[in-house]
Amino acid sequence: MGRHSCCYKQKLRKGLWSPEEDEKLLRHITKYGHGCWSSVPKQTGLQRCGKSCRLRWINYLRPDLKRGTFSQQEENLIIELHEVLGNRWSQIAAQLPGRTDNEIKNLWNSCIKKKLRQRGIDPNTHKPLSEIENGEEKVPTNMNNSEKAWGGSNERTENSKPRVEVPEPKPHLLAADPRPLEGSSSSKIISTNDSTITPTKEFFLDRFVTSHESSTTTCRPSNLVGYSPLQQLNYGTNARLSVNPTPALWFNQNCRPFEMNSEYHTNSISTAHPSMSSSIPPVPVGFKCSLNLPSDSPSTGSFRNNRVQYLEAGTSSNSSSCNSGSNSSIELQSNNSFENSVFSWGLADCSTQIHSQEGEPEDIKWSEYLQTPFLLPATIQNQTPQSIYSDIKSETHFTTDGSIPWHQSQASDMYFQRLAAGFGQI
DNA sequence: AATTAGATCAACCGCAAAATT
DNA sequence: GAATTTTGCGGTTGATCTAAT
Repeated sequence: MGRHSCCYKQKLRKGLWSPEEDEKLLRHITKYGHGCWSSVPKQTGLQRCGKSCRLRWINYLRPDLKRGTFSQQEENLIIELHEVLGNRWSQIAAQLPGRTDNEIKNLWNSCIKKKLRQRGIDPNTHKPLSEIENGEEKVPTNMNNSEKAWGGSNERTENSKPRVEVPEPKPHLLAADPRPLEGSSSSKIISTNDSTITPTKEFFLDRFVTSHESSTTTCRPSNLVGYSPLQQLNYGTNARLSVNPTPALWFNQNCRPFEMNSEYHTNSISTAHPSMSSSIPPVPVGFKCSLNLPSDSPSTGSFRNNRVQYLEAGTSSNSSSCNSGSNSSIELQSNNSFENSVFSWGLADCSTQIHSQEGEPEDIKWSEYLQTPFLLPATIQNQTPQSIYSDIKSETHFTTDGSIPWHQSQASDMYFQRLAAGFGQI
């Protein structure tokens, strides 16, 4: 046992990720899957340890992240789950599609805890504070053992952290059990381990064309912890990238991810895109699809940039000033081949504002990014913007100004049908 | 306008389990 | 079965943002 060997090596970068690093990592994983995380840095040339790459992928680059403010329902669900599961953030996150354990942990520590206390509820035990104060605070029944061992606080030192068995959580809340919480806000829980679940239209729409509402929130509620609708990506000290959460996404149909390793044909989908693949039957993903998002020409001040986008394709937001007048389009294609399962994700453009300071070599010149073809899916790298755009227009057409013209329902139906057809569900 | 305090969040750390050799 | 490597988890930290003074 011990620390990751690469952590001992020097010259490894730490701190915030630059767009260039993100791009490298994303390109690599979309193309090959991550396989062994420890080998990712070598394969990508990143000066990061595998652990850091994994974390960046899971918490940030993964295409199925929901982003946006936590809804009240989500908060309630977190509280419910925490009551049962304790600080097992990963298990809690498993019940909240598109949310990461880190996100939830942050939300809990920064906001929910406080709220509960304000309501007179002890966040550790979920019991009234008065009850705790009345002397039974010693070992609350509901506190898991590790918390008991440490008095229910986080005031323990890292080096003395014990691994103590916690009480068995209610079975229906475990990730492996797809049963929803009866009569609770968690009725929509989708088991991430249940490979027999049949995806429904609602599932796809909810999962992949998700949370229009949350992404269009126009301000950060002062009483809620969550993301600013104008997500800000910190790229080192030299650049701050303000990213409009306007969702955009494409699937790259031409590249053949996972071919480095044959096992990737189906399994790597699971590893690279856990929440998605874990919720669908492990059939080969034989359809080709792509969602291409052309952008306006970059302009000064506010310009568009290729970057990671998430599976909120087709939703839009008018919360940012940097996306006005831009169009996003989606193209989906399908074929009937179930060979050569290909399924990759890529970058799409979106509105960005970057305030960069000059200086360090790692600084990214975003104007260069905009002209750099590697950020584009292989399918469109060799096309002119015009041809891409016209291709896309013929399919579906979304705008980012808050409206979804062009027969949205037809578009979403088509989207679902093609997606589901690809999974062999229709 | 400047300062300060609190809030937020990305990323690091160390540990332990799981997997591999 | 032991040693080593890799992965995953939860706790914590520090940079940055925002609101209040």
